[in-house]
Amino acid sequence: MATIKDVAKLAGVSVATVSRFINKNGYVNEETKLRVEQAIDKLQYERNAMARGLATKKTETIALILPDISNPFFPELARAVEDVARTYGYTVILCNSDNQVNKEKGYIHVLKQRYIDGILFASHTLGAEEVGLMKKNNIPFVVLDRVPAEVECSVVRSKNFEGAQIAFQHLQEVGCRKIAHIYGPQELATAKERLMGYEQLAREFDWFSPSLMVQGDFTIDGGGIAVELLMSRHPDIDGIFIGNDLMALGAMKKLKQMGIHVPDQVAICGFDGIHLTKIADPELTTIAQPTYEIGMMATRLLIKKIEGLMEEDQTHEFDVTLLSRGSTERKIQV
Amino acid sequence: MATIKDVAKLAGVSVATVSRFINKNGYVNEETKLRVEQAIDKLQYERNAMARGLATKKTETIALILPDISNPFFPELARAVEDVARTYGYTVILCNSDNQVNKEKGYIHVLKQRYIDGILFASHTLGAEEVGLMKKNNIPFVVLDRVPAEVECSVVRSKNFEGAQIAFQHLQEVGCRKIAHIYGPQELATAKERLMGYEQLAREFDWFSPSLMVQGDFTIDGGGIAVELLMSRHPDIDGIFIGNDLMALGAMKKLKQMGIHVPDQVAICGFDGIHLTKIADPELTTIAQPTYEIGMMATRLLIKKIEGLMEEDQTHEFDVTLLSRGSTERKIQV
DNA sequence: AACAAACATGTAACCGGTTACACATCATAT
DNA sequence: ATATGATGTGTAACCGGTTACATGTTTGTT
Repeated sequence: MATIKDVAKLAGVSVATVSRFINKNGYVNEETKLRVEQAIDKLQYERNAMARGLATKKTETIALILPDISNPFFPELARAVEDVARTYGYTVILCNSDNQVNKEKGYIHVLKQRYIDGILFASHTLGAEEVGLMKKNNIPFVVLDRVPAEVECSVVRSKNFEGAQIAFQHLQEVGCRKIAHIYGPQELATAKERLMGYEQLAREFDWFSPSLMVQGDFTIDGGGIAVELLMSRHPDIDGIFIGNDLMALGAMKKLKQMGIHVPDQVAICGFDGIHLTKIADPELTTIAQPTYEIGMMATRLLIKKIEGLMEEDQTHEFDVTLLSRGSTERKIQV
Repeated sequence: MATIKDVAKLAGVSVATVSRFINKNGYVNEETKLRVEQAIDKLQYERNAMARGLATKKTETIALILPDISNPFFPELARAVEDVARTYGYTVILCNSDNQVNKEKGYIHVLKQRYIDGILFASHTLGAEEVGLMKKNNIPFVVLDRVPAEVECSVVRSKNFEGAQIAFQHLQEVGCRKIAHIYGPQELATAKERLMGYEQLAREFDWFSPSLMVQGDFTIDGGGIAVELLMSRHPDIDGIFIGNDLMALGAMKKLKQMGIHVPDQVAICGFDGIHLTKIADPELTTIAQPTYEIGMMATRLLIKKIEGLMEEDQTHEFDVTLLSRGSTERKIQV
């Protein structure tokens, strides 16, 4: 493998000149440029990222820490991140944290050792301590789906609270008279906000009861379990807003097994807008997040931070959109 | 950030000794070890992967090149890869090739510059040229889902041919009398083998006709289009083996729209065993690949190659298993 | 003509590790 | 008593780049 010295020798110049040419900084004579270029071509020289990184302390690498890539919400996000990163010449390291703090910390250490330029946090357990760790080590980072206040940092997120309210109103509009909610783990800001959005509206009605709110774990099976409990408590509910699509799909399946018809007996509205929602039968109505856009925005923000084009922390909130589909398409309108 | 020199100074030894201690090679006196260890603790020293990589030409990083992480087949694979990689201290770089040769080449270049230790190829377009590029640059690699003969390299794959035959036989056993096949892009070895498995058995029957084999593109929508064509040609078919689950799901959806009942009128069997198959209604019968195991095996193989524990190229073939579910559960048995 | 500014290039230190080699000490075998 | 091998440590070269600084040459200005 040719090195910069080989190129310099062949072109009859010093390594400094070659370096200047490659990085396009400093003066290089036109003729010299030509000679260097030819030498590079002839030797098929490619600059060594390792050596460069050691000297510059930049690696053009970012890390994406997420709970689990096999959770259907994340692949699209990951794809967006990688797409944007690549256009800027960055490489993406994939990290699955399983929402475990110690794994996250482990990653942060490894990433620090490797001079990673920045980290994208789509993992939810991020606490003040990790944030401190990142700030202390001066690693730029952007987080997804966090409540903005908590710690000072850049955030990209969706309007969960508003989305929940859109879901609730939609269920009402299709004729639901008693609407329940299955919410996700309360450590997750997203789940909490969606719950709050629901509760605020639901409380206004006399049919409301706290037992209409049941916790699930954001998995398919969890959705089934939660809906079973819910139906046993309140056999008369006719609409459920479910905190994420995975649970909603699980709930739909379970309802079918229980002989309860969706949407006529119970209408269902999920949240997230993952692709699976179109495979279900009936298709699942959901509050869709612009997942790809979120990933793009977060990556752009991170790269801006890395390249020093942005000082202040920013928060970006994306609108969500109702995808009204079969699971709330009731024949019996009010 | 503390460097090895700082540690050496504090411990009152040379950097060589510290390095020996850290890497556990060469002799270090027990007492000295203690002093060095204390210095490391006190300074919170972490060794710089960049400098180390420059000196050793190893980075403890592997790349996973796949067509598209948002294709539901790949997240589980990626997860397996990352899990195994992490236990060996390796980091994973994610690359989406969209099955485009130039993107793959681009990645190989970037990865070479970065001294990546090895590459896992789950992308299908890999041709002799790229393989040559890798071999020339002496980058260890393992490929997934390739026909073994093609070029000399390590391969991890499933028994596609056999799987197709299991699917065919299963459809027969549940009473299908005229079984069609929707196959995937023939550039993909997997798709080709599945087609061959089907064709070999189907040809034996007098109902067979080449027009029972229709090409699809391995996407959900493609499955719908293909099944529509198929049913217009052969309204009397009562079973379809479909080359991957995504197309099978699309086909099921389309059949439902066409008013054709699955499984009673047409039974469907897919291939891959992605999780989505359980969300569909009826659940999709499929030939499941041990995706996670495949990822694990491939990663282990790659790391062995990297660490020089394996010279010869190996091929690993995994058995597939029939998951018999609703989409082939016919009330009208023969 | 004198001088500043722009242009062009080279030297060498530095980034933070690894490791070959030299050297010293000590225990053991002969 | 001496040779031998194991143990323990330091020096300095090296990995392959970047870049501050020095130096020399043009060009333009007044």
